[in-house]
Amino acid sequence: MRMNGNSSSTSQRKRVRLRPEDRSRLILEAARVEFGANGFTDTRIEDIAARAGLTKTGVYAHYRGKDAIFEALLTEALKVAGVDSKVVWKPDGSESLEEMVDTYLDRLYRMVQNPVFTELFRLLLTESNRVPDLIRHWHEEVVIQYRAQEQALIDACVRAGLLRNSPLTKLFALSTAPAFLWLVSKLILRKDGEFPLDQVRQIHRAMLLDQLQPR
Amino acid sequence: MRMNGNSSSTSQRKRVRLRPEDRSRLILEAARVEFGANGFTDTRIEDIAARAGLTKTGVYAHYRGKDAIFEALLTEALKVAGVDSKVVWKPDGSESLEEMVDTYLDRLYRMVQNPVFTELFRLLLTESNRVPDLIRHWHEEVVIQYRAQEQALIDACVRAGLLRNSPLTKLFALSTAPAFLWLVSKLILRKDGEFPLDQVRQIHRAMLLDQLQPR
Amino acid sequence: MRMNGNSSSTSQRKRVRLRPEDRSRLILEAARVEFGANGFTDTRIEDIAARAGLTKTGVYAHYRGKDAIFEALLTEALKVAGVDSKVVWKPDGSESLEEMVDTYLDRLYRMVQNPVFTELFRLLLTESNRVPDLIRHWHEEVVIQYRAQEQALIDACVRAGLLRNSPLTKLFALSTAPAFLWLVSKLILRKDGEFPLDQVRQIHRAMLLDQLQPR
Amino acid sequence: MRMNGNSSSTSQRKRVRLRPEDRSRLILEAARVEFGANGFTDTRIEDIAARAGLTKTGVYAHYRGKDAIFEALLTEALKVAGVDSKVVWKPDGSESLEEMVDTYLDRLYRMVQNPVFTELFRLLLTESNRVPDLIRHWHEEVVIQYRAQEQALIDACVRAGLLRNSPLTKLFALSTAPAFLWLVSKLILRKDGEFPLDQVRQIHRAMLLDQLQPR
DNA sequence: AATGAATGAGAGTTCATTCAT
DNA sequence: TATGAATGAACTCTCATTCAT
Repeated sequence: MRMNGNSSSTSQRKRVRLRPEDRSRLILEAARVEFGANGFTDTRIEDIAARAGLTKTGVYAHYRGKDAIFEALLTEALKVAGVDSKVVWKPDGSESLEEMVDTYLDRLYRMVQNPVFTELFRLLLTESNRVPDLIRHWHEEVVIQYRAQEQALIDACVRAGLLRNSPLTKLFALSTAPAFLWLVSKLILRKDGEFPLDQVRQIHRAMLLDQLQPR
Repeated sequence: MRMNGNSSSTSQRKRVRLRPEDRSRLILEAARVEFGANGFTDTRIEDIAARAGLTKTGVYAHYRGKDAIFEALLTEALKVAGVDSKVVWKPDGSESLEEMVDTYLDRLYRMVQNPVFTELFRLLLTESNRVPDLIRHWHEEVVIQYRAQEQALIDACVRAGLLRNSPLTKLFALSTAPAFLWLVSKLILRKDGEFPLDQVRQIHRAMLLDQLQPR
Repeated sequence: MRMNGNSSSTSQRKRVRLRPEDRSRLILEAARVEFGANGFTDTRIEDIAARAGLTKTGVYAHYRGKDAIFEALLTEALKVAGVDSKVVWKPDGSESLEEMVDTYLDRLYRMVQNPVFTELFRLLLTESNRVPDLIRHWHEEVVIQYRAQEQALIDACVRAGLLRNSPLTKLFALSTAPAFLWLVSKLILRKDGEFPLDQVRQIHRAMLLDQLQPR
Repeated sequence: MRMNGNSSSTSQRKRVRLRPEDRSRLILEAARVEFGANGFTDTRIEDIAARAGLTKTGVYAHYRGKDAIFEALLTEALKVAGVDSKVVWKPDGSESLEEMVDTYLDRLYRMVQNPVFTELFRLLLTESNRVPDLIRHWHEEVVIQYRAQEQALIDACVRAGLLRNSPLTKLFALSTAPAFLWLVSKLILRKDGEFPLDQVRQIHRAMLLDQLQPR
């Protein structure tokens, strides 16, 4: 198109043809970044397309529309989020409490600092009403499962005397709370923000040990 | 895209004339609800207008535009949020630890259940990039102040032997974490969600006592 | 009205009550300036009102609406334009040709420099289609009459030997042409423009004398 | 306000795809007609679009907005107006004065009768304040140049004895005045108007010959 | 006569999506 | 698969005008 008037004519990208699965993946990645940064409505198909290396019309060769992209993105992201989750608590006494806590925090703090996770988290907070079924399904099939599995291991550790029977072990899901508080603060202030991450983690660690250490 | 169209709008309502301050307040309240539910972009001036009891044009008699409404809303909401914040820790030993903790949790859990706060919280997560100066100013002048004041009281209590010198008292801001984790979960799942609030609070209480109880 | 947000609160003019005819005149004068500068559509009732010293609603106490103001303005202006027009040619030889020409040019060049006339002229060029009947009536009853009267005097002067029977005396209306060409140029360039007025007038004078001087 | 609504628009015309340069040209032509007839503000994008054979949205594929169309239109029109201008005065005696004057008047009177020129002329009178830079540039680079060139030729003719050294030859730009007076009258009265064109031209011719004929 | 809140009818512009190539 | 012109449905904001005081 020739934009008459004042067009500073631009890059004039060549038409590049990729294999559908590659292009689809590029589009989803672009969508993750754009949706994550601007939310659903403020992201234009054109933004995603540009980031994925084609024009907006090209996107429609791969996805039925904006909603479809969003759904595919969340489906994919939530699947990955599930795969990532591995429970680290070992009731066999093969690792010390410190080791287990550090492994746990390593994973947790890597996660809350990972832009991919951060973007997904914001999307879930912002746009979960767009795909309620997806969210519900993910929650029931993935989150709940994971929680149950983790809680079972914790209970086993408690029974094995490796962990103390403390308030925290009653509802172990709360053990992530400080890390998420930090993340929320970062999302609102749009900068690393309020509390230094290292200090948060260090205190988080001390509290966990405090609560879990058998007496 | 708009999700829930409860626009079975009805009445050919007569022209009602209000005092500007009343109408302005109605508009801001309407804006809080609509922006909180749908976000900035997905809220139409017309939605706000209808909820405030006039037509969209009437809104422009009170605010210069959508941005102005949003800014006024956040300015107001953050001011109120600041006024609300009162520190409850008393270093004079006039109250027992249980009393102080319960007072603290009363306020905290009332807050995270209050729709006004919830809507503001989601807005901050979603749209804080629209008013960065506002957010920064609020954080610096209100939040930081409050945190410092609270931490000072905690330190005094510790010195007075009313609270134990535990990891938590080092960075007392983390003491809200479980409540916010619950709120985040609720925002994502769009229902009271994952953990029963009572159980969360009960465990939260036990952990606080555990961490704060002098030995 | 309190414009919440960022209103630099303004003059807060007192409510002043004038006699209807005074206010109406103020409104028409304001309308002339605003319409003349910006044209009909780009002039807002509010602009006129402000210039006339009241708020836009007040205008409706005096005129039925925008069209009515415009029509009243043109009616008035064209009436005045007619009254102004006095033919200066005297077939009785009581004045020399130079005197008559200079009187003629005095009036003509005063007119094309007069902002009131200029604004009317631009309005006629721009918006005459809004009030075709008015224009036609004015043209038939005023312009044509004036032209005929003038031409008759010229013819009498020619017969009396005071003016030469030249092309110009055949259609004396053309004798204003250079002045109007200057005015048109000024209107387009929005500055005094292309030709220095003095030079134009001087050459205009020489040409008139050339054409009218009996040989 | 819009005056003449010949919008008995009709056909559910199929989507027609044109080459960008063709469509752009159509849009500019449509813009010339609509702007020329109704002025900038009273012309709606939709009017231009309909006349150019597409819907208003389609226009935005070719021009950034209403201002851009206007600017492109004037840029183009003024360029063409410049190309048209060719000086006809020949100081080599190869043509008689009558021939030169007639050639000159042919072009001049064709111009003031040409709707394309007429529309441009009215636009310049009406809306020149919208594109002051454009106008100034055109005036300086085109009009002034042309005038200087023409005046130089006239001077040469005078020196060659082909033209008389009369007031008119001092500032030859005034030689178009009667034709423009006729045009202005036509624009105001919206009909061929006041003076019959033939008579004007005939007298114009006589005056030019009178002023230019060597004695 | 004058005010200011409120209204209805647009107008320009954006964007997801479709059509023809 | 990919493109770019074209479309229809919004949505923000403006303005002439009316209503109640």
